Order: sequence, then C-alpha cells, then structure tokens
Amino acid sequence: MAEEYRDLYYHQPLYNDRHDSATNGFTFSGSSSSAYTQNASLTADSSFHNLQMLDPSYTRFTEFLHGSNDNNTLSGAFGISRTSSSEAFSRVKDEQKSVVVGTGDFVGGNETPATPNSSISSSSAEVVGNEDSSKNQKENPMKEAMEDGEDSSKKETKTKKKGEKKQKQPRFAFMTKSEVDHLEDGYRWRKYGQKAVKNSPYPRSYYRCTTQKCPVKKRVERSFQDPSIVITTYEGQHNHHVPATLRGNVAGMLSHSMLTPSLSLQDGPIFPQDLLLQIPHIYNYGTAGSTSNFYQQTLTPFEQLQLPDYGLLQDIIPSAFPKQET
DNA sequence: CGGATTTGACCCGCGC
DNA sequence: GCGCGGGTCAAATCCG
Repeated sequence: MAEEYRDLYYHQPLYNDRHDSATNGFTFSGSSSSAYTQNASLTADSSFHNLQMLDPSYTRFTEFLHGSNDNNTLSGAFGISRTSSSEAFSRVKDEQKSVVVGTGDFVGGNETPATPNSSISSSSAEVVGNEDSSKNQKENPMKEAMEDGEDSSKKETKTKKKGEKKQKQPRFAFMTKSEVDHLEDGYRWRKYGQKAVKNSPYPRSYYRCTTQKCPVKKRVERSFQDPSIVITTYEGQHNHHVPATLRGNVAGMLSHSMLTPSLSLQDGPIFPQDLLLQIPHIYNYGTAGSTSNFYQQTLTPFEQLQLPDYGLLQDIIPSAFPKQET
C-alpha cells in the first residue's frame, strides 16, 4: 500500500510568538532536538531501501518541488550542503521543531546518519514512472459524447491513451500542525473535489494549481488520529513561478529573510520561494497571522500518525518503529 | 458577472 | 464479476 509516499515530510512548526518567529523558526528539519527528528533519523537506515527514489534525477527536495533537475536544490538555494545545513538554520530555536521525515533518498540511508538536517536537503521526491493506479487521467466518455471539440484540451490531459498508464507525478506529503486545512503555500489553488476518507471523519480536499498548464495538484486532509495535523500532499511540479500577487508578498518576505544569509545561489533559475512555499507553516506566516493560536505546540509522535491511503507510517518505515502495532 | 466552491455522479483500479 | 475506495468532473451554487 505504501506505493507512493516515497517522501514524507513531517513538519512541526512551533511558533511560540508571532510572525517574527516564523522566519527565525524556519527549521526545515533543523537542529531540532525533538524525538521526532530522532525518529526521523531512525528512518534513515535499512528498510528504506525500497522506499528510495526511483528517479535519481530527483535527488533533492527542491528539484522535486519545482520539477527541475538542475541545481535548484534546497541545499543549493540556501547555500548549504547536506552536512552543513545546520548552518543555514542555525537560528532554529529549540522549541521549534519541525519534523521532516523523508522516505526518499535522504532517508534512503545513503548518507543520512543521524542528522535530520541533512535529510531535507537531500530529500527526494518520489518519482514513479509507471505507477499502477493512476486515476488522474481518466477518460470521460460521458463528456466526450457531449462535447469533443473544444473540450479536447481538457481531455487531452486525462485521455492520454487508453492503455498508456498515466505517469505518476512525484509527490511528497507534509504533515503540519495547523488549525486551518488549506495552508497557504503561495500558489493559487482551485478546489475541484472533496471526498470522505475511509477510516477518517475528516474529508480530503483536492486542489489543482490554477495556473494554466500547471499540472500540480495537492490533497489536503486532516489526520484523524491527530486532528490538529494537516496532511498536505503535493503531486507534480510547478512549471511556473509563484504568482506575484501574493497576499502580503510573502515571496518577497521570504527571499529577504531567508535567502539573504548564506545563500549561494547556483546557476540556473532558482525559485527559493518555491521551496519555502512548500513549507506551509512558514508560508502561513504571511497570511494567517491573525489567527490566534494558529499553531499548536506539540506534534503527535508520528508513529501514531496515519498516512492517508498508506496506512501507518511504520508500515512504510518499519525500521523507524521498532515494534508497535496499530 | 466571473471566478471559486460545493457536491453528487461518474470513472477507474484493485482486491476478493 | 463485483464491490469498494480513491480521484475527477461538472452543474449548481456561492461570493466578492
């Protein structure tokens, strides 16, 4: 069942104060001392092999994020390396724990010793070339019957070819402690569906990037085990920049507060904001400030978190969970 | 009025 | 083959 979540990022943003801490508290997977990170590091070994990247081109978090295979890596964007990421996030507060559990390359055990810091920078997104269940693109005979001319563009995206299985887009999931379901991430999304989730009282919402031709989708749902946790799953890669008309111009904020320090941007276009924008809790800083206690303080140990569709995390990352059953 | 959301129907893959 | 569950569509509705 753990077919897709090759990368799972668990964020535990803990903003004790207000906005400022948001930037300061950027702890991607920072130097947090939480048990979560420890767990995260645990995931770094053995049993992750089968969860490792399938596509070496996506060896970095950002690459996945932006769908580029150039040097747009998170570490690159922040001028950090897998082993020195802590530098970039030195401002991380102790209480601000963000958990990033990857199931990709970084956790793959290659070089993920026990430093969750490195994990993120080397994280990779799942890239499943030929996945089995690809239901994204389906044909719609009904509509076809009704209209076939003008609607072709729409169908073109979903009616590739009968036999030709739709390629699975790389995805990764965030688990974010948040009171709001749909975390602001800088992109414009249009909700196109909502479904009840089995074994969960909380529905799952489906969003599509509103930018033309951008294939990115995301699903948002709440963990039924810990309702305060929102699981956001991104699928696909944006082929465009973050819309400039962001509320509060978060992109600017981010680039200023985050990119200034030690960012040795490498060649090639980099959209640092994209990285950050993928970190909902960070991004929310700019938009959800009004909310009183937007963020909670603690994160349910992720061994208790249930992943959508894929069962418990320990099912996916057995090594991270010595022994424990549902 | 146009864009976004809601929501029930439909499609599809998978397991039994 | 059938039922289930997940994902998507699109008409209806909402909202600024």
